[in-house]
Amino acid sequence: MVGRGRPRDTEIEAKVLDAAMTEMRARGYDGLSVDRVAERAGVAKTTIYRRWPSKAELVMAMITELTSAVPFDPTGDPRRDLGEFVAGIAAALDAIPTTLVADLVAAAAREPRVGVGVRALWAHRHAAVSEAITQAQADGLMPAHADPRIIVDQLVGALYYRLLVTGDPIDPAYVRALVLSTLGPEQS
Amino acid sequence: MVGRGRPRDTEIEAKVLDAAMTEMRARGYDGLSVDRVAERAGVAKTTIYRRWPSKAELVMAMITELTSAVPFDPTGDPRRDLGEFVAGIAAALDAIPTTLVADLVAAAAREPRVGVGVRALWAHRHAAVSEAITQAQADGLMPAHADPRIIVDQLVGALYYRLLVTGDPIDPAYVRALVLSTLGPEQS
DNA sequence: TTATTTCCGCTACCGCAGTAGCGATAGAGG
DNA sequence: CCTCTATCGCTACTGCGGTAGCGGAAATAA
Repeated sequence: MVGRGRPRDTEIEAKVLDAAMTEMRARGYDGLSVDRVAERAGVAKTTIYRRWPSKAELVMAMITELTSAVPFDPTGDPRRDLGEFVAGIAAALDAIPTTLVADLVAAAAREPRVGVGVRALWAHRHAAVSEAITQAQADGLMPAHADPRIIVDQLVGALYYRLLVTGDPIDPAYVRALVLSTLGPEQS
Repeated sequence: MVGRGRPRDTEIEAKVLDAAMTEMRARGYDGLSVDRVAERAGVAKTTIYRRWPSKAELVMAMITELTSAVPFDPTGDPRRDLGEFVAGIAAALDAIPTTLVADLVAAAAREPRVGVGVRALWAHRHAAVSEAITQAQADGLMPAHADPRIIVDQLVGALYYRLLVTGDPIDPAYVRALVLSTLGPEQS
């Protein structure tokens, strides 16, 4: 019952994603045209839409492939782990064009399927960092008055806000200051 | 040297913004078509584009009219003022459709002119709240280890992040918890 | 009055995202 | 073997944002 009709050509996925990546790097999100991707991949446009129901989801698939290789290994030192967590997100945001981040956020807010995908991208890291915060609070290493999930909102939200709205740079100094502002000063 | 050629019809601005508002409420940002706005306003599409160079800027003009009537009067009590600041932004974000917020953020990141407009919308409040934080720190009412601008990033960024990415609700309880997390517990 | 300049409405056009429907094809089940 | 079904490439289409260029209208400057 599984493989009735003609099977899908397994090479098409990779060819399309490669072509999309090339177009993306050359022209950005807006400049990426599905027609051109199809032409470059040597594939019909309708074949692309059979796999990814919209341009946003096609690009989502690209990004997912890209960022799935970003590890996160908590060491147990919460201050260090949070710093690496924030720095890792900052690096990921820096690795792709700002306009793409913006369009992905917009697509996530507009289309539920994309939203689920974007959230799933970060779910693992968020859970790990929430746990690290809880542990640190239990150990008295940081103020206990705050909900860990809110702290995650503050950390990640500040990065997005700075990148997308204020447009100010996200450099290592900012990441340090942000973590310091959230955790409070060292209190051994 | 000022008014050479034929003067602009001053009624057109209001007619177009009204029509755009109606379409916006009925169909959202994506469903808003400049062709239909032109037809509803009884105006040529090119006349709209002569005033606003893109659909994003047309909608920006609408929003600017809407949110320009949101006051902010610091009382001097920093905890209360910050709470009202955050609640005011939350209310403004709640008053317009989420997808519109998302598209505006995307447009702000993509087109510099829109970015300037969005930032100008909030510049006054941001400055006021930064000042309130600085004053509160000087008075010893809240921890002095953080840069006020970073605190603003954390507060506003958390709201945007929750609204656009995680999709969780922004209710008064969340606003309270967010302010508490940022300021720390009461220390009179 | 006449020349100049800008606006307005209009038609036509471009490239784009996304859809419908067509023959042809490649496999699975009978 | 033949039938059934899903895929592929293709053409054609819709609605959209945005642009170019036209004739005509409304103002100012000479």
